[in-house]
Amino acid sequence: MRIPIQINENSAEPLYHQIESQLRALIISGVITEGTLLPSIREFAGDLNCSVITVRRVYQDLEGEGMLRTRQGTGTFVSHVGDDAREEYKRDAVMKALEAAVDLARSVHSSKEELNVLYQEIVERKYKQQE
Amino acid sequence: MRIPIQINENSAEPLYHQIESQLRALIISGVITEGTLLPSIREFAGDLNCSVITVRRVYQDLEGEGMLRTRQGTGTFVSHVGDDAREEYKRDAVMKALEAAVDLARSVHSSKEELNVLYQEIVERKYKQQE
Amino acid sequence: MRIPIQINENSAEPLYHQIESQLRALIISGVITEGTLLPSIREFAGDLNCSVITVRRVYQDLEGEGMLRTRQGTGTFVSHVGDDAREEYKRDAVMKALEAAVDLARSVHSSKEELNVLYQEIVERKYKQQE
Amino acid sequence: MRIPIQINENSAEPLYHQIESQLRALIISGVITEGTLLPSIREFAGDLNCSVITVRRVYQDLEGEGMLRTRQGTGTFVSHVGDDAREEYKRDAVMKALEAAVDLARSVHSSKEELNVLYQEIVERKYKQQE
DNA sequence: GTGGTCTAGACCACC
DNA sequence: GTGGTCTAGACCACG
Repeated sequence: MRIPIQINENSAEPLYHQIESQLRALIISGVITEGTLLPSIREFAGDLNCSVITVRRVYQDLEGEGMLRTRQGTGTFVSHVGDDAREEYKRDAVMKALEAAVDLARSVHSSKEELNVLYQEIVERKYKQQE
Repeated sequence: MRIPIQINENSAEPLYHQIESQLRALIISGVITEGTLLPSIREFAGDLNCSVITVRRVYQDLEGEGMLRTRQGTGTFVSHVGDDAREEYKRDAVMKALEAAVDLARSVHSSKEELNVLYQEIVERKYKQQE
Repeated sequence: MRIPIQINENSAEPLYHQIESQLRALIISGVITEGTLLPSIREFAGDLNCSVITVRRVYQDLEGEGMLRTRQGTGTFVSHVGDDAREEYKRDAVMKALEAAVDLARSVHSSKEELNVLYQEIVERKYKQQE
Repeated sequence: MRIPIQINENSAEPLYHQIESQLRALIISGVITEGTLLPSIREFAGDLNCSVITVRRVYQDLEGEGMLRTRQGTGTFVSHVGDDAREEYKRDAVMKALEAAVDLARSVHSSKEELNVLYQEIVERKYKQQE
């Protein structure tokens, strides 16, 4: 299976972090389903053009979060994510990002009305791309 | 003058970055006005309980952005921020944060409606605290 | 004959190790008696839903310990376990596990009294289930 | 500060795991107190005669468990461990080890009385060493 | 000085 | 073939 992950070479965000957050999103959103066997660390490292250590770290971190399950000699699998946990996870992640944005707006004394206008603009633009 | 900056010791965010973003917001929003003489590096470091190196870096970075002006032997002053620049700056910073939140929502396949509900909740809560 | 072995897919413990320790306990405790013909490697692998390589390793390891005997073209049999050997084996295995637990308790500065209370609780609970 | 950790070169237990469990025990038991600055990864690696990567991993794992807090450029500190959490943690770790021992005893059909005798022997012996 | 990331490569255990 | 551990060493970011 081909995992759709995009790496931004120029970003300041660490490689392993880019991969983790994208893979996490794929699992949480249900694009990659429970029980799926992920590529081996060596194969994935080849796909992503990075070192096996980096992929290893990604798998290990997500295993720590309970999203992956690995068995030596066999491979790395996607764990079961309960619907409740899935919804909570999604809600939580998005909430944190929104809170950060609103906090920033308040810290520069941006009014609620200005913020609402900006928000509407962005949502319309981003969700339009998708359709 | 006492600069109201809060440092979060436990955050993974680097010290200098926490200070910079808060000081920047204070200047952009007009809480600290043009021409204000900021504390000396040593004094500020004492206030914030951090090293002088960290404060120097903050002053240097913001000077590079044109927000501060340093006069040898005198101190560090807040530069003029044009109303246009101020508005552009505010808008830009908030927009980036909002875009990140919306991108995240889309990456976990959260619908526009779910996102709107969350957004309303957070804005009401955050702006209520302030009043 | 159906060998009662439970595999825990999620455990970090290697497959072959889970099977070995359970099969060993069954033989030592006398649940599987001397001379019993064990399932063929392929049959057992099918029962346990694991690879034949894993079962072969189990049989080889236990043969190395003198618990099993393989006759080409016939199959794998349970060897004789002397009563003395049986008792020594049981005592030794349980002792090691208890020592590990006591060592851990001491390493976190748990008192002898606290440990005794915990021990009593657990023994009562576990042996009650069995009756 | 000198951290008292013993490494067993011959053990099958991974290096990082030996260090982690001992350091964890030192923190949980209160031998190393809140706020303590641990040795730098390079210094500790020298003390333990292992690579910096191994120490790095230990610090990172324990940070993930909430026991350590690290700040780039400053060092790695012991976090606050609430008394409740501490007791729960101790109790939990010891309980798991005891349960494993009792389970093993039951799996080889060892009687409650035999187990009690063994337990008393071991506790007396181990706690005597300590006094 | 500190920790954070990433690399290449070795060797082992497991299936 | 798979993952698991450990190594040496480089370079960057932070204080």
